[in-house]
Amino acid sequence: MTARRDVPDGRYAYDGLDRLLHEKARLGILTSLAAQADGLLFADLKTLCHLTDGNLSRHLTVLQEAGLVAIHKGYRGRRPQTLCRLTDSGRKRYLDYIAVLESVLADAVEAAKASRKHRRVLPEGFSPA
Amino acid sequence: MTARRDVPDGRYAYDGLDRLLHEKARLGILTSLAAQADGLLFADLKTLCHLTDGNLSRHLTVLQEAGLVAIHKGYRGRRPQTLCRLTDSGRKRYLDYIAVLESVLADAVEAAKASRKHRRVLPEGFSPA
DNA sequence: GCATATGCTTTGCGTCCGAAAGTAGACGGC
DNA sequence: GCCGTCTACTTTCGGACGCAAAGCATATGC
Repeated sequence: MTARRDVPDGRYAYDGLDRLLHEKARLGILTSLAAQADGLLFADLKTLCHLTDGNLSRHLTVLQEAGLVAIHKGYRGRRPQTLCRLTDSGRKRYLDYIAVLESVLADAVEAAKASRKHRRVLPEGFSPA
Repeated sequence: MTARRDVPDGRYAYDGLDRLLHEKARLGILTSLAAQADGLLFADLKTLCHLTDGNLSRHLTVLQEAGLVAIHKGYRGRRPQTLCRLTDSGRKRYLDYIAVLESVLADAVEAAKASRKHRRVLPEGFSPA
């Protein structure tokens, strides 16, 4: 009947989407970091994710405070350099998010298939617009 | 090298996520509507999506103004009733979003597979925390 | 030693979500 | 035929947040 599949506790898949991760920029950051176990430099992340300095900084702070990424301050020569890594709990949360996203997507695809054409007529008692 | 696949124009998949749709509540609304060509009543949507009246109203207005859904005011007997339907362009945009989401998810899964273990040691020049 | 570049952080603003309050008419009791 | 409650939404409000621009501190080039 409904296009969304029920998940164990009776809620729907998209309800479980982690707000912290369900954000373009942060999802990009985490995807980049997930692929690089050794971490990525601030500057690399910036170009990889097409983010401005300020933006990346802000998101990294958020992610760090939530415990998803670890920030290491260091130097290359005399210039400061920031290394970012996914923490173990960050990786777990990322994987959880992906799992939920898979369900959401499955629901969405199913719903999209369910009906391809609109009825042109309105039911009785309804007026257009 | 990067975990994200490049899309035709050189941008990354998640860059293309439609902000309007990349929102739990709205995604739920559209998924519900996509599955019901005849539309859904306000009250049905409310319970289906676990939204409050105010919330649903707000999101529907947004979606209507963006042209994704059509709102029809009618009556059942003497009580007002609102019917919501996906418009054709709404359906298209929904399908586009799903397509992007599929790429994003594929990237994410790939990234997650890429490295399962963190190195415990920091590179030279970096200090923990 | 002054301008410019690097490597971020902080501030400010506009937007947006969600909860709570508000509105308007229908229905029921009495 | 008034009053409280219910249905069916809409509007307002507060707080969060994303992004851009400005700020800051050090390093390097000329």
